[in-house]
Amino acid sequence: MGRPKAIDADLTREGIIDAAIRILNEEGLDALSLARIANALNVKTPALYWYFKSKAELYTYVADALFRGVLKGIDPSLTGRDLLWTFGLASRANQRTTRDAAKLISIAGVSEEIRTELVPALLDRIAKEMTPIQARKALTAIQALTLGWSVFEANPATSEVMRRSNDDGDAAYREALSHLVYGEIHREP
Amino acid sequence: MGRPKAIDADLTREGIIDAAIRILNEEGLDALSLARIANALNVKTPALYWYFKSKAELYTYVADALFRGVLKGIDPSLTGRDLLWTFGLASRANQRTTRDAAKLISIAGVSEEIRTELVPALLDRIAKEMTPIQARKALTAIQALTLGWSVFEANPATSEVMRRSNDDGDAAYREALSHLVYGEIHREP
DNA sequence: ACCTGAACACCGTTCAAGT
DNA sequence: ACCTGAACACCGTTCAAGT
Repeated sequence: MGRPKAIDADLTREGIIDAAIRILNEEGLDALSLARIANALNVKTPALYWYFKSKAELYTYVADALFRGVLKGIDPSLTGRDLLWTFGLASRANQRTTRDAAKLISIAGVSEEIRTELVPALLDRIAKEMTPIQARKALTAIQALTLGWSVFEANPATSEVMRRSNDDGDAAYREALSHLVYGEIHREP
Repeated sequence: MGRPKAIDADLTREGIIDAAIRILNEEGLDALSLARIANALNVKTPALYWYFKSKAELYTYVADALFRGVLKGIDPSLTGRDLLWTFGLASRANQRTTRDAAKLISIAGVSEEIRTELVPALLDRIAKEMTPIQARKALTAIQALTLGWSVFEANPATSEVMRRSNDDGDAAYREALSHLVYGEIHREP
């Protein structure tokens, strides 16, 4: 009856990130310490430093994984404003699903691949219907609105106020998003 | 030539908050520890616990002070959408001026007075031109956009990307804000 | 009433040492 | 190549003790 050594021992970047996301979601950002992650993986804290050079870098790759998760749920044939709309909803859904995801994104860095590959690719798809400048402005605005909305919602003091104007279908958020996405296209109701 | 005892000694809540804001602005959120604040006030760390019951409460009142600073700069005769517009710009200006203000707001709580007095008063002024529900939705959206925008901007990795579409006059932010404030009023250009 | 000294548990990080 | 043990400086918080 030896200890299950081989199973618990093989640490990987992906395994560490998965454990981090699980802890983030179940216990919140305050609980997301290196010691807590290491403990969940049956390993000592310094072991994590072989895979990540700092806690900041680990956080960056947690945010990276969350972002990829959002993109994976989006129909690859979408472009332009429809893509903006769907991206906003998917980001929002992810931040509503994973506790403290928005808080983590607020303080985490952005990985090389996201900055140099995924975001440019996303911008190209958006720019099928508008200029590159417009695409960049719109994407920035949507990310800002979504992140800020989730951050406010995570705050116990403000969330009560927000719920008074935002039903379970997230109508208020969707309304604000539509103003940013479809902006000048809209008419008076 | 005695030490200036009487001056350095009289600690107040306001003095602590002022010191905290100065450190936040000059050294960033990571440096905003109780030890650092106490040191700036020539006092030991536990002394702060006589004025605030925790670091979280202190942060709440720092955010409180920042919010009041924003309100102070707004013409009290403004109402409705013009108030929304001015409030957005004032919040944004404050978050651009004070380093890491947006990050602090992201993690800080909301004080009683802000939640029960200042925000309701603000909503009343906004609701002169629209329904209370619309006022609440609009204020939430504007706070979310502004906070999220500043958070993204504070991130070294994303700020470079953002600057490519946002000039010094903050045009991209203002454009997004106008979509939220004036929404359905707008026509196609 | 107001502040300190000392102690506590915890944190991120480094590094020599083991395998 | 991969992980541990031990140590470091720092953190928030508590509390008896001083004035």
